[in-house]
Formats: sequence, structure tokens, C-alpha cells
Amino acid sequence: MIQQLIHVQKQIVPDLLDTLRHRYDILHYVRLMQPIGRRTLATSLGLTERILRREVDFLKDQGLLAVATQGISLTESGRNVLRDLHEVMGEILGISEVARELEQKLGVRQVVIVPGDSDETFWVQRDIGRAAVTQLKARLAPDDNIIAVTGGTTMASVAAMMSPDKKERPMHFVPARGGLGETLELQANTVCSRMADRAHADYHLLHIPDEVSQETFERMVEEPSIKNVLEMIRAARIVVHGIGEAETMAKRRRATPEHLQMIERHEAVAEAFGYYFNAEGEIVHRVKTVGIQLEELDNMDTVIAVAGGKSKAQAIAAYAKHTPNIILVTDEGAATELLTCY
Amino acid sequence: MIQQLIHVQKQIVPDLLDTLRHRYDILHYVRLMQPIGRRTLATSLGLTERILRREVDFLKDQGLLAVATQGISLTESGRNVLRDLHEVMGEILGISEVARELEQKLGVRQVVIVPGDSDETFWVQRDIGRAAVTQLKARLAPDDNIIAVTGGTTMASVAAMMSPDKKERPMHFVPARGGLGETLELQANTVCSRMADRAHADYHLLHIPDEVSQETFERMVEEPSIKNVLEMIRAARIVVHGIGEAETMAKRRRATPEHLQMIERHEAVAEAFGYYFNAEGEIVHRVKTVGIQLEELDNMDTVIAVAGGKSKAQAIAAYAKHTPNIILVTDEGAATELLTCY
DNA sequence: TGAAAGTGGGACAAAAAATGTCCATACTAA
DNA sequence: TTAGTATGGACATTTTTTGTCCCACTTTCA
Repeated sequence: MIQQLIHVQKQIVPDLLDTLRHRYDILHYVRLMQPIGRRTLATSLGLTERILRREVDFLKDQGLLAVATQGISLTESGRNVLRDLHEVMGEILGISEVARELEQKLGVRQVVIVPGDSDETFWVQRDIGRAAVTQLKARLAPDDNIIAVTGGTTMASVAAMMSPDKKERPMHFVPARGGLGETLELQANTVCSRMADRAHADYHLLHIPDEVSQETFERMVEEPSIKNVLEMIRAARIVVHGIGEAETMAKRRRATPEHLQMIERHEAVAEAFGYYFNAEGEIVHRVKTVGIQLEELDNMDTVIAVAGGKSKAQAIAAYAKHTPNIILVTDEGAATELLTCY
Repeated sequence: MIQQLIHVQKQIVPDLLDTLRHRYDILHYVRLMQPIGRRTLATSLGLTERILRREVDFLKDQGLLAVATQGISLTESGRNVLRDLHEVMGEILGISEVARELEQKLGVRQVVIVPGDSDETFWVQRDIGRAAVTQLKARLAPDDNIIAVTGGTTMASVAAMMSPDKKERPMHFVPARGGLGETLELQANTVCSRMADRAHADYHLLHIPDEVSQETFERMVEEPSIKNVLEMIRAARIVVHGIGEAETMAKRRRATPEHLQMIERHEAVAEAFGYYFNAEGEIVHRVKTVGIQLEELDNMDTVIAVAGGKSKAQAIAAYAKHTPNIILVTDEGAATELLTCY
């Protein structure tokens, strides 16, 4: 029914659907940046001042935007409309359809797509984060939830978008892997703690490098502080994780030249939990890591894989082929690339 | 979901729904009158030539209209779009909602509303007819269908819109009442025969006046030709009938001055099957008629009451209060009037 | 406290689009 | 053949849109 309406509207009033999208973009951007000035907004959206002004005046008349001396911001009803709009935008842009096609093609459990391309527009990353949070909350158990999370830029924005559960279901966050690379912001530990903070929930940290020798591992595992956390990780029923590009991850991990060569020789394109995949989704290399192992994902209730941007399309394709149990949260850019090229 | 979309669109691109409706009207009119010239079309729709031209050019570019030297007509995809549009238009105009409210308010089985007001725009009558036919066909039994129909202008346009059943379910049409008044076109017999013709179905006629004295009735009922038809009428499971305004009907029936006075004294507003109703839906007068009696409606599987136009709102209200078992097919004009005033 | 940067709103000319109107020409039906 | 009706082209005029400045005001930071 709704498909029908949109299809008809595309035929009969196509330009108005375009302005719908423009105005959606404006509201969307204002929500992120409010209060924001007219000129700043115009340049950010790539519109001339006058054009934007017309739109803003219109939206002000509709009571969706409030414009004051400190800038433009959303009104109450603006927020409401934007939220509703958010839900139907998928249909309007035909994204829902793309999502269904992707589910079929990749054979994964569910695909969620947000509009835009995070390679091109910075705020799309936030939307991906928001969508991932929504998916996570939709799958919380009423009683006990141990949620394992990984690191990375994408996961950092998932954490930034976390908010307390309205139904106050208990959550405990644990890192799914050990420390990896240098940047503090991208550590699983950091993401874990920030996410828990924003959710007003517990968390535990894993103070151990991701890659360790067998002996070190066996010794450290006896440490109570580590042992406990590892047990919690094993008990997790929900995992939220990013998908890495093989090369990037190898560099971040400061891999040895031999490793890098191996990755190159096997044409690895994706990385997750220390496993490297080639374009066909086959495991071509494996780094012994602490934390969740790939095989364990099959026993999880919910595995949410989050990754966006056209550049990550290949990595997503490779990983998804190997792991059908995931809920994939991505963006339009990656999704369409994935559908057309892989 | 679709409500949500429409609600959001009303807020964010109010023009969208307006121009959608304009273009819908154009397509709609073209379907009825094709091929039609640009100027004729413009004056019919109350638009200036230039305005209409812009719209037609647009619709031509979209491939929905074909414009040739003999005039403007619908293309194949124009017909398809219009059909889809027809289905969603109810939602867009908020008619579906009105219909549901009316069902509640009148307490009838179902209400179907077509856009427009047949008092103001002549083609709305046709749409009502089309809608009634759709309802009728949706309720045909697979095996045997005896359908009783009355006369009147509204019923005449139902007959005009009848078409053969695609599933070829057998239908037999009979008049629900005898002959009444002078105009041949509006006789139940005429409607019955035309409807059957257009449906490629059987029919039987009832050659007897609607109003007769008891003795005449008893004598004529012995006539085999009449007796058979009356038996078929008793066996009918489906009735399609119009709703009359009391005064109009009394005049058409050439009522005696006493009758007219009685109608006026009791403030009768509606008529059906020889029964007169006041505004409260009470029976205030009854003419002894041949054919279906009001009480018999309760035993019918399907009773489709058809009436449109703001002027008939009161009659519809009165009749519907008394007869909750009906499926009411009407138009926007009558429906909104009914909802606001009665 | 003062200045700098950022804000909305007003104003206005230039450009573009929409509109009303007429006319020429082509086709159709009688 | 003719009368009538059709479209498409043309064009001046009106209306709307658009790009650009400037001004007064507020906030913020030094």
C-alpha cells in the first residue's frame, strides 16, 4: 500500500519528493547542529543563502523550526515530524527495498540501512550509530543482558549515540576483545566504558592486549580480574562489533612485514575478531586473540555488525558471506555498492 | 504507516498533496472524456488554458497522457497509475478515516466513500456507481446469485458501470419493486435489464405497478409470469438499492394530496421500498408495495445502499438509523455533511 | 569591558518562471 | 469540400525566485 502510494507519487509529483528530501536534510542537519546560523547552514548543505532562507522560512511557518537570535533550532513538533520522517524515509528513498534485496543476496538475518554515505557526509556515521543502538535495544532481554562490544571508529559512534533504556532493562557491557593498536578512543575498552556510561549501565574492562603468546595468555588468565571478565564475555548473549578492512586493521595492529605480506598474498579484504577474510569470505589468516572467537558467534542470540561507507562495501561482503547470523547495520553508500558490485 | 507518511507530507510538503489531487482530477477527467481537447478540458476543470497546458505537458512527459490531433487521452501507464491512485486517494483525502467514523456513527456494516460531491460534479455519480459495482462483485457467491435492484437515478448509474464478472460467477438480476412513476430510465425493470445486459447475465422483469390494491395484488400474483418472478425475488440474497428523498419520491409516485400532506406533517425525509422515515429514522408512513419488504432486508446476505450528494445526506442518515445491516456506498459530499450535521 | 564573530531580518535589482492570450496550421468528421 | 476542433508556437506581462549587501543585535571570548 505504502509502496503503491510512493510509486504513484514518483510518477505524478516527482519534484515534490525531491523537496521533501531537501527539507528532510535541513531538519536533519539542524537537529545535529542546533542552534546553527543561516549562513553556516547554507554552506554546510551546499545551498545558497537565499535558497536556504526560503526553506527555513517555510519550515518556520510550519512550526517545525524555531529561529531565534542564537540561531535556528528544531521545535517540539519539528522533532516529532523528523522522527516520523525518519521512519518513512527508507520507503521513500527505496532503501527498504534495497535492504530486503541485500538480506537475500548476503543471506544474513537482517539488514538495516540509513540514508547517505558515511564516506561522503560526516553525519551519516552518527545515524548508523543511532540505528545500531535502536537495533540493540529492540533485542534486549527483560532480565539480564551482557553485551560485548569491539572498538573502532564505527563502534565509537555507536557508543556516542547510546542512551539509557526507557524500560530500564539491566545491561552489562564488556569488551569483546583486548587492547589493540594505539589510539585510546578506538579501544574496545574505551567504547565499552563510554557506551555503558551513556546507557547508565555497568561495565567491565579487559586489561590485556588482544594479541598475546600462548604462555602469556595462560598465565594472565589465572589473574582473577581477567578471569572474571573473560567469563562474563563467554556469558554474553549479544555482540555489537565493527567490520574492519584487512589492510587498515593490519596496520593498526602494527603487524610484522611478514603478516602484511601474507595478507597481501591471500588478498585479504576484511577483518573481524582477528580473522582475515578474502573476497570470497574464506578465512585466509588468523591471529590468536583474546576475547570472543568467531565460532562463538553462532551461539550468540544477537550479533549486530556495524559498518558503513562505500569503501567498506567489499569488507562487509566478504565478512557477511562467512557469517550469516548477523544483523547488519550499514548505510546507503555501502549498501548500493554492495548490491551492484559484489 | 501510510497515515504517518501522509501526515508528515502534509506538514513538510503541503503542496505535494494538492498538486497530486489536481493531477489526479485531470487524469480522472481525461479517462471519462477521452479524447478531449485542451480548451474543453480547461473549462471543464475550471482552469485557465495555460495552467492546464502546463499540467498536461508535464503528464505527457511522464508518459501518462498521450496528446494527439484528436485530443488528449490516457496512455497504458496512465491508466495503471490512475488505478493505483484511485486506491490510495481515499487515504490521502482522509476519506478512509471519514468512512470509519461514519460506520461508527451510523452503526452500519460498512461505509464506502468516493471523492467529490455528486451534487456539484456530474462524474462523481459514475464513481459511486463504479464503487457499488466493486462492492457487489466482492460479495458474489461462487455458485448462485440472485440480485434484486431498485430504480432511480443513482441505481441507473450503477447499472451503467456494471461489467461482466471476470470469474464468471452466475448472476440473475430481478427488480426489487414494481413499476413506479413515469420515467422509463428510472424504473427498477429498466435498471435491472440494463445491469444484466452489461454483466452478460440473466434477468427477469416484474410487470406490475409498485402500488396496488390488495385485491388486484392477490389476483395478479396468481399469474405465473408474476408469481415466478416474485418467488425469485424472495430467493434473492443480495439487494442493491437507492435511498430516496421523501418529497421527491412522493412526487415521482404521483401521491395524492393527502399523502403529500401526511408526509409533510410527519416530517418524512427518506423513502425506501415504500416506507417513509422521519429524521429520527422512525417509520412514519408506509405504502403497500409489491416486491421486497423492509423487514426482509434482515434476512439478506448483502444489502448495498447507494446514494450520494450533500442534498441526500439527511435521507441517508434517517434510513441508515433504521437499517444497520447495510453497506452504504456514498460520496464525500454526503459523508462529510452527514458527519458534521446529523 | 570591549571587540570580534555570528545571528536574523530587511531591502532590492536582476533573472527566471509562470501566466493569459492570440494565432497559424493540421486533422477529422460530416 | 467545409466547418469545427485540435495542438503547438509565440510573446508580452506579471509574478516569483534568486543572489547579494547591509544593518542592528546578541553572544562569547579575550
